[in-house]
Amino acid sequence: MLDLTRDPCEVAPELLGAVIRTDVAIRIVEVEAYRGEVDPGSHAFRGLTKRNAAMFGPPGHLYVYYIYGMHWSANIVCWPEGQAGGVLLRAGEVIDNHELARERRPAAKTDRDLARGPARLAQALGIDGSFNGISLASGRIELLASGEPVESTSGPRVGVSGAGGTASYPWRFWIPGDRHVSPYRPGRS
DNA sequence: ATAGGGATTAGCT
DNA sequence: GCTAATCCCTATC
Repeated sequence: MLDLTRDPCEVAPELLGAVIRTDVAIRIVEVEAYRGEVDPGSHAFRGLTKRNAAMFGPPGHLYVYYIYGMHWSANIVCWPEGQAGGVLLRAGEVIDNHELARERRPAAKTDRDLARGPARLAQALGIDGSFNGISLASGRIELLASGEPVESTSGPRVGVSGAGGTASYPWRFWIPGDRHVSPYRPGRS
């Protein structure tokens, strides 16, 4: 099993090719690292709040947040308890229970769109606010490390506003050439 | 007490 | 490409 007590920037590329599973299974092809209090792009940059508390909690748990009034997104918490950090699951390929995933994602025209984007991925898995803070060992959700190393590339993070979105933080990782990676979009300056 | 904004998506041009 | 949808958290008064 992956060591999640380390720097999210180290953990992130190792999550590529891993499988995240609820009643739907998804192979992860794109992630972003957020380094908590030392990262201007992170929700934890301004310290502990009720919203981001899960990121300060123990590694191997979930940080789920609500965004734009309608979407859930899921992070895997990294670093030891007390040190905020996480890896945002940005995109993946549904590899089991397509039927249920399609039911949850009626807007998806093709299987490719089932989990191509952070909120889409969360929706396909059935993740909502009740998953915030729960453990990967809770039984509701499970992470299966990839058997073999996967090729990865990195670049600037998507949609991050302010200084955290600059090329100084190339903490988005994806599997090059994979069709399930989401389109790149610069953040607002 | 209230205003402003966000690690996005879908649908239309 | 552009923009509406829509709500929780945070900051500020």
